[in-house]
Amino acid sequence: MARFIQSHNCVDCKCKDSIFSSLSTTELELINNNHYEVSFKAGEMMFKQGTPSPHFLCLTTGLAKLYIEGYGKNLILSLVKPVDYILGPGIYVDNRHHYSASAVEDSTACLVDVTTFRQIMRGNPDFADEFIRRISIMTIFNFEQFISLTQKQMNGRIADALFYLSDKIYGRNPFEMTISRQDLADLSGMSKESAIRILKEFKDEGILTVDGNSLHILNPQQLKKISETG
Amino acid sequence: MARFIQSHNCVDCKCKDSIFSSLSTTELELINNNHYEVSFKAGEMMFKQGTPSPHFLCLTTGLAKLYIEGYGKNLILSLVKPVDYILGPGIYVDNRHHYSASAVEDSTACLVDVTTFRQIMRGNPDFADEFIRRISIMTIFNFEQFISLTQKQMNGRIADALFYLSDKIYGRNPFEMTISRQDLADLSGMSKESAIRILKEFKDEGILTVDGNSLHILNPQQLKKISETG
DNA sequence: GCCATTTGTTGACAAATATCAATGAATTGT
DNA sequence: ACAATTCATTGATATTTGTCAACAAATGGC
Repeated sequence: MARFIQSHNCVDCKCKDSIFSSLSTTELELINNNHYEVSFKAGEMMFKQGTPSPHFLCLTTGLAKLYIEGYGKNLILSLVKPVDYILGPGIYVDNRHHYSASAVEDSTACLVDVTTFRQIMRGNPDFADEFIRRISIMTIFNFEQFISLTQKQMNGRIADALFYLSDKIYGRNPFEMTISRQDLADLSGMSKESAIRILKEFKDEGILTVDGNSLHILNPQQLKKISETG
Repeated sequence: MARFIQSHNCVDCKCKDSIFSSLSTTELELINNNHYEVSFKAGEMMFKQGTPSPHFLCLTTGLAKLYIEGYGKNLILSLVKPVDYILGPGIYVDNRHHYSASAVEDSTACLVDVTTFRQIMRGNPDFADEFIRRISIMTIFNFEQFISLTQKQMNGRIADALFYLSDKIYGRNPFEMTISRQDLADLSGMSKESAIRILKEFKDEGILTVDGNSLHILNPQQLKKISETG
């Protein structure tokens, strides 16, 4: 399970360039006094859907997946890479997690007490604005995903997932896919077998190369077209 | 198109019992000075996806649908009934609408300047908390819908949609469906024909009665089971 | 290094769902 | 009131997608 590791000081942490940029030294110190760092091995669960949600989580290294445990299978809402926070909608509603989170790669995270978080939210409008901006961006992304998964056929959905991985997550084009085929399927709302088949189809058509987990999108224009034609 | 109607005073408005309950008289007056009322005929569009979003909209009478215009078809995110607000995620991101809204029934709405809204958000933590709580509830609902639409089969999806209409929208059991079959389909992520067929199937099995737009769920237990077994 | 377990791959088949077409019913404008 | 349009319904058919089964490849524990 999760291991505590030596805590750094938030005041000098690289994380503060992210969501925390508008915080005063006093506020950073408040967070510093109410946080701890944890490390997770690849595959370990960070928290589970339905359990109480007493922390704001900030991913400092690694890669995590946020997913809803549905009817027999999972739906991956998003992948989270450093430095980004994980804070579900339950915080302001029922203090529970509405999705689960697992480490995809070995990861470390900072956990900040939710009470501290809400206290800062109420006292610092700039921080609140930035936080709302971020959850709004997430909502907009969820809408796009919603449309992709409910209105596109499998080829278009895989195309979208591949662009997501390449552009938003790994940030480069030949990329090493650290998520499994099952994860790719859970991200695209289909069975693992279908995801594999479409990957192969794209490979046969020369749109990309797949070698194990190394993936190279050779023809982004054509893939874009597949994404658009559904 | 939309018609202006005589403006009431926000300070005495019934709407203030809703999201606005934490506002001071001063803040209500600020809103009062920056709002106007509009009426929409059934079928009229309130705003369109992609257009600038300069207002917070508060539905005072009628019924509206919020929907994403996707690839050839629409996806209804939710229905909105009085008194509830409509404020998309674009407000804090790009000032654009990320979904369209249409009046399903004849409706009236109050439009409040977004600048005023954000000003109050920054100055009143209770209001901000309540607002975040509400968008969080919406997000949680979107998650449920997301799972329903991506992991359940058509019967389960229609079951979910019917419970949504009965419990959350019309608030009674024999209810008059003011949305069209196409809307029901757009709410359940399927073709209109499929939605109609499943409605008929449920009718044949004695789970409900359908007479035009009058719908009565006779056996909620069985419908619940259909919802749960996907 | 080797066995056990998981993960990836492929094919055949079955189930779910959309599309198309035809028709009836209801609604709207004039 | 009536034509014109939209909305609802049904059946036949094609397409999409999942499931099952078998097996290959990779990975982890010891």
